[in-house]
Amino acid sequence: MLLIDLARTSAAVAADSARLAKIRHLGELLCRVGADEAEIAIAYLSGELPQRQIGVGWRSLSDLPEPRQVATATLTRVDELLERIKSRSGAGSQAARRELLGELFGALTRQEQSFMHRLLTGELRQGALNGVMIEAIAMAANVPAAEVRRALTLRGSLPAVGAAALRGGVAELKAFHLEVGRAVAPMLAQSAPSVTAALEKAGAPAAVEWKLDGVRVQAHRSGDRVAVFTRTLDDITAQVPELVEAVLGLPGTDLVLDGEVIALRPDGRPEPFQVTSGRVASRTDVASLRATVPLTVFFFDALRVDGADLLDLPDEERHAALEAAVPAGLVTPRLVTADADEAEAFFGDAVRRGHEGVVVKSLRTPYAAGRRGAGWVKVKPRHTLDLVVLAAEWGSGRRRGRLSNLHLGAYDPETGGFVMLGKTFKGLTDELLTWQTEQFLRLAEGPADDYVVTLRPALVVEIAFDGVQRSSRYPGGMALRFARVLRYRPDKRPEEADTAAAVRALMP
DNA sequence: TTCCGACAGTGGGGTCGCAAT
DNA sequence: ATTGCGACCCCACTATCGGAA
Repeated sequence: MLLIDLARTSAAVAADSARLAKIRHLGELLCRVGADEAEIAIAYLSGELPQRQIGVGWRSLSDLPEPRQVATATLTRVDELLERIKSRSGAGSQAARRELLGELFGALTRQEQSFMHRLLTGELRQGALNGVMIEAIAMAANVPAAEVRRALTLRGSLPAVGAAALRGGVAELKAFHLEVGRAVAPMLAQSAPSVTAALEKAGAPAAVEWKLDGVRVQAHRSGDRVAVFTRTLDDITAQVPELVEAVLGLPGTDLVLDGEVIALRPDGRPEPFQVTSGRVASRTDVASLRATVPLTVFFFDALRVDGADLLDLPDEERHAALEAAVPAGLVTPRLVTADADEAEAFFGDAVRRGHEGVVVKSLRTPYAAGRRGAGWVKVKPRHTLDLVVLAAEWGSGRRRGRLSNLHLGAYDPETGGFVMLGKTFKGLTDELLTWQTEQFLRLAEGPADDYVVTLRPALVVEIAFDGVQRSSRYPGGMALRFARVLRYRPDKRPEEADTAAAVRALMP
């Protein structure tokens, strides 16, 4: 199959806003693709690469050759070139990569170049990713979507699952099973503003567990072999020896456990997320890092214990299996209750101990991997500040033509100026985007067509955020985590905004 | 007919490793 | 030694479609 077929399908998918139409476009293409190229087609059309990552981003894609007039590139040929690009490493590899990218793009038409550029930068923006592709595969292979979804959960790769479905239908999909050593798509959580609201979503009685501000891990053990995966199924076994040892210390030898690793201080309180994140990401000198920043693991779910797959069991039974397989010290603290006050108190205690919040879990739901079902609902405390809009950036995609991303500052009474604390684009409705674009253009100091439009500090906006963290990027040495807009404060003047000193007081 | 679950899009801060400068 | 880039850790929120109620 030719790449142009995919580029055309992608354009058709983007042009139709209806999900069913997108599914039809994708499904029709999948009916035409040969078995040898099915994985490539599914990967590309759901915004992925079979290689996963190849070391090419937006910067490497500048200065591309002129397009061709005639489309001749096959999927196999493109895949080969991407494979060669990925395999390059070491000195001179960037020049080599550029040359191979030139060879690839030089063989593509304008439409193919655009498609490949968006694919490689992770910005396909056709309104269809895995969710729609699952339905398209189901249509093309004439199988129930639930079967595709189940196989994806267990295999973790939609191209592999889709190719199997097209090849062998339901029979081949049913052959996928939980394999120790092969990462499962992790179950995700919705969020709620309060524990009481979360209990309503999950249904009482429910389990309330500490939400630790660390890195999600899935640990597999088969005999004396252990493998550890992240949320995106990256293998980080070598970076977390403490976890490997903890799992090897368990009596069971056939395990798949779900949990969180976190760096704790000697007093047991959590380190800031930055510390845990840096430790987990470090590949060099792990042995000495474990002495200074030791990691602790807390498990909260069991997907397999001693030969038994538990995914389809209700939470309650999986947790019982977890407690039987893992000593209490390695299990995330948990309270089962139907009482909202009791649950709120448990939440308050977790937060006082420095943790991120809680996750409220329905006792009845199976491990619904890869979907944000109401089975798990997270609750975190929310801070707010009144800050001043210092500048704004023009949006992209559906926000093109509107000033979208706000630069936020706290007031500094000593200088009469403002200290930038970060940016946000979250929480804005279309209506608010339109309104603020108008306002900002009136306040613009300097050219309004620059990417960043600097404003006269006049507008106060109420911002919600999860916490203040250390920053090397911003002048105050601090930045907001997960900042989002709640509302504008026309009743407040900029000098009435929260001060930099007040924000500093929130630093851990 | 209305409601609501699931999805995709739109970007945020931080860290590490690696290649180039 | 420093810088830029790519990849990946954490992520919140709104708009939309289409099936459920």
